Amino acid sequence: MTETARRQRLSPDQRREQILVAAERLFAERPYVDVSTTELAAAAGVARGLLNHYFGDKRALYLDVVRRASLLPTLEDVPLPTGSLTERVDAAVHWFLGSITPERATYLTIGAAEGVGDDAEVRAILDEAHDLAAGRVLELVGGDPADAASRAAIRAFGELARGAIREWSRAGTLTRAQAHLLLRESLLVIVENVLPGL
Amino acid sequence: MTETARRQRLSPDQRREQILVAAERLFAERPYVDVSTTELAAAAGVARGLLNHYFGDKRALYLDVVRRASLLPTLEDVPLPTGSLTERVDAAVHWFLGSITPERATYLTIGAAEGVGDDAEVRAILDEAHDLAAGRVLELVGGDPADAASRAAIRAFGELARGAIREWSRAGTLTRAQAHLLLRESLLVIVENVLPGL
DNA sequence: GTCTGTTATTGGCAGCCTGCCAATAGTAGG
DNA sequence: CCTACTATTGGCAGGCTGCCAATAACAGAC
Repeated sequence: MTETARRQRLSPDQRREQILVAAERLFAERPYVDVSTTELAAAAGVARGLLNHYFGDKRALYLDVVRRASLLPTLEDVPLPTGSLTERVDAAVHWFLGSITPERATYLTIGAAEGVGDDAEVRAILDEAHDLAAGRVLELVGGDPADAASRAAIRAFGELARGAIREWSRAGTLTRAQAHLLLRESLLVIVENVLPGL
Repeated sequence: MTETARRQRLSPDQRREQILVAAERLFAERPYVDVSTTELAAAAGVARGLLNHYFGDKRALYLDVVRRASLLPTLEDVPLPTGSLTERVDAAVHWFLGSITPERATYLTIGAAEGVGDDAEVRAILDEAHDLAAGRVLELVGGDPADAASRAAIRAFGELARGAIREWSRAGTLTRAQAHLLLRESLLVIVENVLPGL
């Protein structure tokens, strides 16, 4: 019956990766508490103890998954910031919307706007990723990434973006074009009328 | 030593309330998983089994806490929608910002933008509250609360609002005035340039 | 004031989950 | 071929959760 998958020895990196992939899937499906380490191990085809060996802790494993997921969007290449303000704003919005593939959407929006099972630590990871994204946007539209207030405003804008993305990509209550319009107009007015007043 | 607080018999409603208050505090401090039912019971000064009796389940208790927290802001009275568009927009923003008292902020922003330890079920509760708030805003600014696309756009705006609130109220990276400005300008352009185009 | 029925409240049992660690067995290099 | 090295396992101990029968406040009747 059981495939008793013959103890197999892999390189630490491969095993780590294998476990992470399995964990990523499970944590995306169900909340943290409802996923047991037993399940995680089974899904990865590994003994339970190995999770502790590689990650130390269920929580630590979870944090690694979140960390990895949060980095995805920011790794994308950023289009060059040329042209008029309107064009650059469009480019920035396009980048934001484009960094979401339909599948990743589940995880990304969860990890981004919701927080799968979080707390201060998870929050810190996500905040860092969001801040990074905000910096990119600020560069794209020609703002000053070093200005704390500007960055804060754009971080807030990031929430709007993730909200719009969720409406489009999950709820389906907004088309991509509509989401784009919403974000374009908002970002434009923020850059023109808000940032200078901070 | 131990106050052995003499078994005390209360009305179900009082007990329920007492437990909820204690749970609200603990869940606000630490993530779901790190709060044991033992602690919850101790904090409420009650036997562990009573939690199950009243709420059935740790999870159910948690959901009740979230439900209650998510309702707070929407219970506030809404100022009357009169005056010019700019004035009404201002009123709406003011309402949003005002529904956050410094203390509640912790819980509200957590429950709202983060999600303490959530999943589909928690998500549903928060979404409903957010949608309700979006409806109110739409009424205030003179939009059509029945239009699905408009509602979606305003829900997204709600994310911006919560983001701005967090920057102001928790991170301290934005003053209240700055947050107000940001939200005012954004909401204005959304109502004027975006909603009509949906 | 006492007694009794109702039911709020408790305490402990059984099962599952987690982190830990010593034992086991692939595998590369001599 | 055989021997270290270390990836991998399995089981133990403690803690947490849900459940349920036993207990004891409290209200109302007399």
